[in-house]
Amino acid sequence: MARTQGSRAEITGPLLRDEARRLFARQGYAAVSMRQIAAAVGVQAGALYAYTPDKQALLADLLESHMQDLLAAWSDDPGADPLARLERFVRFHIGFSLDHPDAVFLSYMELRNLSPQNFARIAGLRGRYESILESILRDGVGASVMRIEDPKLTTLALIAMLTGVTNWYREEGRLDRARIVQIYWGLARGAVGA
Amino acid sequence: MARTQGSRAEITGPLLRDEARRLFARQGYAAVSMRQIAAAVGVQAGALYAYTPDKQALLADLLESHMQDLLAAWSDDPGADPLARLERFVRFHIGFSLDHPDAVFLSYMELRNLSPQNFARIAGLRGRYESILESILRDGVGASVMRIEDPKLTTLALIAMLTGVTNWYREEGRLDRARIVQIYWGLARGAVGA
DNA sequence: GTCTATAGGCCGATAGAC
DNA sequence: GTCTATCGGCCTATAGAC
Repeated sequence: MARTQGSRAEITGPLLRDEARRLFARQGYAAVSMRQIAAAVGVQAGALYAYTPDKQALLADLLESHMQDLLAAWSDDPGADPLARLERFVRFHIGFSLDHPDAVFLSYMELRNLSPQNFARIAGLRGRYESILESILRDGVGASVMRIEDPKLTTLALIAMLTGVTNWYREEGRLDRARIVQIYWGLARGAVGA
Repeated sequence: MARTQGSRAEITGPLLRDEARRLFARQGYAAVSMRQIAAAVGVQAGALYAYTPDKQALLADLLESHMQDLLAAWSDDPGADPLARLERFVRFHIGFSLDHPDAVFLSYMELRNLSPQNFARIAGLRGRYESILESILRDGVGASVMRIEDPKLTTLALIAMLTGVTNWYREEGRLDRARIVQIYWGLARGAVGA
């Protein structure tokens, strides 16, 4: 089938997702129009509907694939020393967050703009991610290398602390990534009583 | 001067702020219309403009007065033991956040929707609040009762951790406030090496 | 696959009556 | 102080041409 004038499906699809993620993160889902996204992609607004049924599905898709990517990127050795696994988790979470700041920002800012079904699915994925850290903490308590009053709350507290890096990190800032990870690992290790 | 029909300025002003705060926090500034706020207040949309010049000023006013209230509510004894001051800060920050969850949520979600001047003013107030904790940490290091690699980063990390409580706290939840404060104080104390 | 054009609707803000 | 009515504009989503 002959290609029609100006068609470039190979790049428009990914580009749509990239630009939507960037704009949603900077201005908020509700504040960004489909026309604005289209302009950033370099097409007219109507063309976007060849790639997403509507704006809501576009947001849900961005959030879900971010959580899927996050879960897929993690790998663990449940037999290893819990403290080493925690250090690895700290490094992983900060690194992934700084590699995908817009997606991370979206994922905790725009959950409220999801339909109930989309929300439930994505909250479930988030729960799976939190359970990774919670397991490490429980193993650490079991092995008596951590002292933790409440593993569930400590999980949420540590994730909030680590994710907060995206709020102030700047590429050209005072501290490089390795140093930031080192500092946060010190904080996390202290918080779990190790 | 005779009161006009249906006038009730004493309650409409505060109610406008309350409803705007609640709706902005739940749906986001951009997603909430002036008509929606007016309906929650119980007036027509046009009546709101007797209380705010425009929607942007309404948001800026909510954020600024929240930061002013937060700063005004804190009191410190710079001569006291730094650890006791830190515990007091943890208790204060969690308590204030749980007392004003919508305002806290707005204050870190909607900064991007402020005009540059409004943003600068409110970011300055936020900086003043962060400097409270940073001073406590520096005093703790100076008195050798805390071990902290980087007081500035530790400040941001602790505030992110403490503020995160608002993301999951429910009145009817598993843990009451006193218990939550106790757990977070344990985490913070460990994080600062005390 | 992308375009132009448009439907149908909601938006922020203002004017003028009471 | 609040109402009704309205202006001009932008919105999401779709239809039909190419």
